[in-house]
Amino acid sequence: MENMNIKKLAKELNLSVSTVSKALHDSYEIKAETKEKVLALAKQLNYQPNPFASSLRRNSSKTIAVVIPEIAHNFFSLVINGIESIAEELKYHVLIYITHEIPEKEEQIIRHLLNGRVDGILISSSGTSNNNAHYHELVQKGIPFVFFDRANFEIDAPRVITDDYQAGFQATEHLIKTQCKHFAFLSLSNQMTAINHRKDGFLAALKQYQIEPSHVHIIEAGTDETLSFQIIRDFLQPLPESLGIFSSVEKLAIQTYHICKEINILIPNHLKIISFSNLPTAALLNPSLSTLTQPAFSIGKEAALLLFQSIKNKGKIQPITTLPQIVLKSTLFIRESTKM
Amino acid sequence: MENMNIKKLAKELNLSVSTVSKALHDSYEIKAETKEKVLALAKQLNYQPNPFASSLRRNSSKTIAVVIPEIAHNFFSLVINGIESIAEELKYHVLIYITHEIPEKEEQIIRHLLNGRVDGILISSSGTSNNNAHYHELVQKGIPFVFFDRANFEIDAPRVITDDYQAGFQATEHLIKTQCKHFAFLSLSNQMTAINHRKDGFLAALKQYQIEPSHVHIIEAGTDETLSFQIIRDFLQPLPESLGIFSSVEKLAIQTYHICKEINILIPNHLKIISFSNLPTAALLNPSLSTLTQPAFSIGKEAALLLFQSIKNKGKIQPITTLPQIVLKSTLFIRESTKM
DNA sequence: TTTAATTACGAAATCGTTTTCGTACTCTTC
DNA sequence: GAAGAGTACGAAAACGATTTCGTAATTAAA
Repeated sequence: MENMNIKKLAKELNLSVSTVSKALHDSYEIKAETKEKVLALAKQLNYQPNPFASSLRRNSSKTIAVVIPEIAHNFFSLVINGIESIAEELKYHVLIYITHEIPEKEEQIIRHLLNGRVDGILISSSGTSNNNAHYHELVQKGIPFVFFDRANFEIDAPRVITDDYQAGFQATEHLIKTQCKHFAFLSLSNQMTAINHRKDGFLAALKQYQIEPSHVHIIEAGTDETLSFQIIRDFLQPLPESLGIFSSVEKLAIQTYHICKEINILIPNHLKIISFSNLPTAALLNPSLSTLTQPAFSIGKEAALLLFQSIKNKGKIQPITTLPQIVLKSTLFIRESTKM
Repeated sequence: MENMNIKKLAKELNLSVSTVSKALHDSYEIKAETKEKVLALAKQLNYQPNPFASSLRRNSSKTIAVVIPEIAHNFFSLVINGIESIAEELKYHVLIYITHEIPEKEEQIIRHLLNGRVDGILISSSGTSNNNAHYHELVQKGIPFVFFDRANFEIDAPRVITDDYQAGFQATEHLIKTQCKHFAFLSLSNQMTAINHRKDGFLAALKQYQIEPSHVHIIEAGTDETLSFQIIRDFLQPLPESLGIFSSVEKLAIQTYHICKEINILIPNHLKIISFSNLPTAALLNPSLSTLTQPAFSIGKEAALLLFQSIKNKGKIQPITTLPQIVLKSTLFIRESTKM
């Protein structure tokens, strides 16, 4: 009585295992009357097929993996929501893996997933550009994967990204127009594509407006919380004149707010700041924070759609010319933190 | 060449499949020399066991499920972090399911998980107290599960919760001492245990301080965003004299902030508010928000530890007296939003 | 020297499905 | 009424591991 399986079902129905299996899958080989009987008893006895037996035989897991740097982060939570919305619809399961921004951890996770546990992977890379071996192994094994937000451009995989260069340009242009004299870019590391594109936009805007290079500051704060706190604080003491900060990620902007509170720097009087962010409370901060907001939910959705398309097309010949790259637009919200 | 498996390994080594399997599991039956050979070739050929074959045979999946109402929420993200920290250590995989606060969705997910896909489940319930059937089915099937935060007290399952009653009492007492005259409790629904405990603490404090019952307001805002927005706004117009709000969840406090901004209610002058919240920007809001903050990461960690203990003890006789219930303390942060 | 125990391995069953064949049986069709 | 087509099912072989049960060969014990 412990567990129902197809064999017991078959015995109960005086049918063969294969007939029952076919009936459950609505095969044309089985006549309607038999199908009904099978379905009825299956429902009555609460039969649920063993997913591992099924996966083993079909060589498909109905599962995808999401590999992200961190989860306690509005952007990634929203992306997961988007992914889940599609996965749920297609009756796929979602495994979550967190790299904690450690490239080796990401490698280890990806390598593990080579064993076929998942049908596909969605990755926001924590990797540095000099280590792509694990991605190549995915390609070699034929496991579909899609990058989102933090893509690795050396790998031929579909990706969903945002207009980081343009957004960076736009944000910086906005800072320039508020009469800032010095400009700082807060970065996590110089190894992340998305962040580097933002930096490129930042630099391009400064160049176009002929900002004195000595007034341009690139701050690599790193991923360690206490360390980045110190680095930013050190940068702000002494405070460069008319400083405009463009923060590439939410976390560093929040830290900057805390630091300003601590050492009595007034935003936007002494310092203006704009940040990439999906913070739902950006408008409620003191002062409210100007943001570039990515369409996080859509990113998740589009990435999932690309992945499922890849999974579907697996095995079929892919025209090498059509590597899908979806670029979504971020939205600029100008608030008090960049008020003139 | 496509996929390595134990059969090919065995052939290559001139050993039987069973010997290879035993060697890979470091069985005492196999001599050291053979083990070394097997391990060496396995590593060289990059052999990874098929997880489905293994799960099918061993009847264990090395996977747990986390079922939560929503994910784009600081509390739940942090809990997941805690869960992941333990799961990662024990080499377990984590499946995420989101109920979107829909009880039927939760039922459906739980029922699906009866098929053995996971070895255990961590649940923060979205269910109403009048429907426990799916939990009973879990018990019957012998699938271990642990409640966290939103527990169902009619079910004999381990749970990790916080001191909601006491925290509610404490928050309300604080509001009383700031000279509020009217008191409102913002609730999602009256079907969630954790939230009801907070309400009970709220009511108990008001009773102890002999607050006029007509000055006590229970607002059930529901889980729909636009609807709850309207409900709260309607409640605030006209604004009760010296109103103190205790919000049972972060989201409703944020909405209240937005509404106050919209209709020009000044916090804390016209209205004081304190909320359960894990918002990392609570101190940066305008005004900074007084909070009761749950140890979300620890909740996740403790819940995961309980679950893995359950999984380990599966099959063994459980002394019925020791249903583990872990109660963690929340921390009160008094900030400007409840300033006298 | 004989017996018993130990060591080191292999054959085969098993987990629960899916899927490929095979095959009775009925029904056309000429 | 023989041949062919179609219908409805069953037997058995996968899928890739784990595990039980044997069993030769060696060692230890009596």
